[in-house]
Amino acid sequence: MKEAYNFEEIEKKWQKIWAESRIFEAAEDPAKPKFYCLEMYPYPSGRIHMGHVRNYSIGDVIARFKRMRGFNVLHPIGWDALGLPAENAAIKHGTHPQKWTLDNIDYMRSQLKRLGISYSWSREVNTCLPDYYRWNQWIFLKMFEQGLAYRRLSWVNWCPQCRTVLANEQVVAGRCWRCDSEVSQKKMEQWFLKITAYADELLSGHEQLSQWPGHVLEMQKNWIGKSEGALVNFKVPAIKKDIEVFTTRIDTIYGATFVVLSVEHPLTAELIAGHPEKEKLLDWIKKTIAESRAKREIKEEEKVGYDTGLKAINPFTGQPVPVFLANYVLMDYGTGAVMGVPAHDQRDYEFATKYSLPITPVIKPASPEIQPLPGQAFEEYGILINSGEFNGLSSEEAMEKMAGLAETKGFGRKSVTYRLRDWGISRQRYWGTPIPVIYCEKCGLQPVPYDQLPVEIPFKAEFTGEEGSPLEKIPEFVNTTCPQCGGPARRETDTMDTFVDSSWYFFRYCSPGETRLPFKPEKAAYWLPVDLYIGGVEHAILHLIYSRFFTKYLRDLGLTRIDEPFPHYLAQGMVTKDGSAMSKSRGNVVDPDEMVKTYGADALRIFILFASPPEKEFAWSEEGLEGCYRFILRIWNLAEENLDLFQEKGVIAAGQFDEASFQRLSKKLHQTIKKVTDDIEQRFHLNTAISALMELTNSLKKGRDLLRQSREGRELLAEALTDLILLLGPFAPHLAEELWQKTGRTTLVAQTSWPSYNPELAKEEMITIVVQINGKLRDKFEVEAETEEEILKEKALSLPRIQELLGGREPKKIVCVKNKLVSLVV
RNA sequence: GCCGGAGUGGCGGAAUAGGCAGACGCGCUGGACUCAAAAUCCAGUCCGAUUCACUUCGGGUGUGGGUUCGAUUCCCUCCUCCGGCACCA
Repeated sequence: MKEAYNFEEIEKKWQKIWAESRIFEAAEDPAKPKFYCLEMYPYPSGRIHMGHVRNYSIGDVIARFKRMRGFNVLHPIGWDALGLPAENAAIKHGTHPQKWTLDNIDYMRSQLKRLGISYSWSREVNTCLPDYYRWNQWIFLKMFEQGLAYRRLSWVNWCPQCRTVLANEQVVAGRCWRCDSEVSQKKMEQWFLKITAYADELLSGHEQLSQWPGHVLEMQKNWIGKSEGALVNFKVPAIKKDIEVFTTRIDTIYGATFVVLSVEHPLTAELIAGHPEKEKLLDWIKKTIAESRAKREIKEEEKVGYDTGLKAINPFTGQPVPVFLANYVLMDYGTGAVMGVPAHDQRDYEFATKYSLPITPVIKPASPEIQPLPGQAFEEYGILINSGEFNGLSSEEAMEKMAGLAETKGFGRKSVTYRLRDWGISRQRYWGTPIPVIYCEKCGLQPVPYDQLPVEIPFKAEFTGEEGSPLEKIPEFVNTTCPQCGGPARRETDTMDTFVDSSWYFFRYCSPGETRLPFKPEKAAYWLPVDLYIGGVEHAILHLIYSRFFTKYLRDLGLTRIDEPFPHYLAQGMVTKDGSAMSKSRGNVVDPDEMVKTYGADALRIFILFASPPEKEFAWSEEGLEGCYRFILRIWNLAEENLDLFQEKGVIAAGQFDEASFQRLSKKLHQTIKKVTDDIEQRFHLNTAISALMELTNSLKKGRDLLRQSREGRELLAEALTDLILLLGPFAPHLAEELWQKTGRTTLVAQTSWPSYNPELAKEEMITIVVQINGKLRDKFEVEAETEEEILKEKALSLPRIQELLGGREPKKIVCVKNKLVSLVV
């Protein structure tokens, strides 16, 4: 009697066996090649979504495959468990963030287990536990000692909805990356991590990241925004101060007819001190600063500026030029002041036209074919004119010489500027890592001594949603003693950005219980770097650049020797439905739980891998999932109907078959093993690997009746089924284990070697050669593989159809390609 | 505006090194089974002609061009979509 496919029973059964046998736990073993397979850990928001299912299914195929290939695989998971949603839930529903988070983790853990992902569960990391975040504090203190963590008053991005500060990376088109509110500017004391100290290395490190998608590298490169140029000082005699400008075009400096400062520039107050309309100006400055980033970033916004009435001296020409304040100069970049060269910079051109400032061309096109467009700045490189002793030089030569002159004369120098800003990590919220700093009235700012770590998040707190961090309102937390003098002192109430947690969690997995250091260096040395990192591209700049920064810092601390944590990054595509990303607001969310319940984890896994390659977008369709369920059912029935073969005594055939149809099937089997292996190993094209498995299944089904008629055929069928089950192991692990057991095996598929193929058998022996006349397909013939070109040519020309078409004409040219085609030109 | 990426049947996608376009799956159509339906199984399914029929011919990978015996694949033009950056001096 054939047994029905009861996925629920089967899947639970094997999940239990895997857990009890602990076969996915990993230990360092220098004798075996290691493979660290990592997927981005989830934020425990409540439930797993399809994006997670996709991410973790991809990772699991790789992890299971590598294990079967003989690798010592580390495949861990954890929880990015600190963060705003927990606190918002507390405000809304009165649940404590800790309870909310831990409950969510419990539920989501059970969901991942229900999917049959082969994690090393003993290494689970949870960032909201003091065990973990104390090391955030430890790393922070190390950085603080070296001046890489510092506090400064600065303009920051403020999200009114989240009521906290955001890092530049977390502001997307002027809006909060999390809640989409418009971000405003606020001047606050903030803690920063000096990621800019690594700007150059973060950029040059890209050379080691050849296995990253190009567009992600491009995005990081743009974000770091390295630009080489020069700093030049313009003296302002009236206030006896210098204005330092940054320019990438020092060759145009003879055309600098004004200087513009950002409204946030530290010199503004002094510059307008004596201005007749000072009050009006101050008003405008205030208004401009307060304007949201979003508004200021709209390109169409008109350039507005005010003349301070003061003059600055162009150090090259010696001529005085007016000093302006304007809304189009960013304090964030360079020095917050620029020289205005209207003839050769479009923005300056617009500004100069509006305020009737002189426009002096100092660059002429290098060749007559290039002509400057009327009414626009000429921004190309060219030949210098109107530039005194530099006339006639090319822009490139001039930049070199002029920077040199500025340096010798002491009013400038070559310089490199980055767009990358230091990482503002202060968050005015409760559910985050407390920044381990104490303020003493007598001794000032004091780091918390290492032996007092962790500074724990106090459990008792009020979640009112009112302005200010809940931590500020907890006297037991705020009031403390100074580690220096023992006197009364106050704790820092800002907590860290949660991206700090995720910047080094992949180190923690190597020794999750470590109590002396963030991680055991020897263990990390064995496992790291991560051999394959898989996750959504939405973290292309944020998480992936912070992690690279932390890795380099930890290296400099001597805790690791690697430069890059993720030499190979697979950016997984989005899961969409009806043309857009699944989201609650669109109401197009499909719940994985329901799908697992209806079709089983194996079918869901197969489908989410089958419908498109990992890096591309994935369009959800329940019909597609049903198709994969049918595929599983076909395999199940095929195996069930042939279980008797495994009772027969005898050697499993080694691939020598007389019957032609058997040979074809045997060949198909070996080709399938080859294709599935290559697709997983070399391309990560899991979709085509699955389609190859479908083809093999179809072939076996078609050939089954014939095969069963002879001893030889039965052996072949048994061999094919055996390999098919093993090949299914990474994709549909529960099904594979169950069938493996049904065929009489007492081992686990997960611990069995990946099937090998015979390359000779995988090769086609007979090849179809295509015959073309003038590039058009006219006929085909079968020939043994590797047949020489000469013979192909003769054979092609002798074909009756070809002779007929040629009609006696002699081909002008004949192109023969072995194993491919014969192409005739007449 | 700048920088990337992508455009292939009704749909998701395949074609790995320039060589038979459309594998595999979905959907659809017809058939078998059934009193009937579902499920399952079998056959067909790029478009247009052509043939009683096995066929045969033409067109076809966003557009227009180029290189080549031969282009989904390489080069150029334009269009569309997606992503990133967006006064970066």
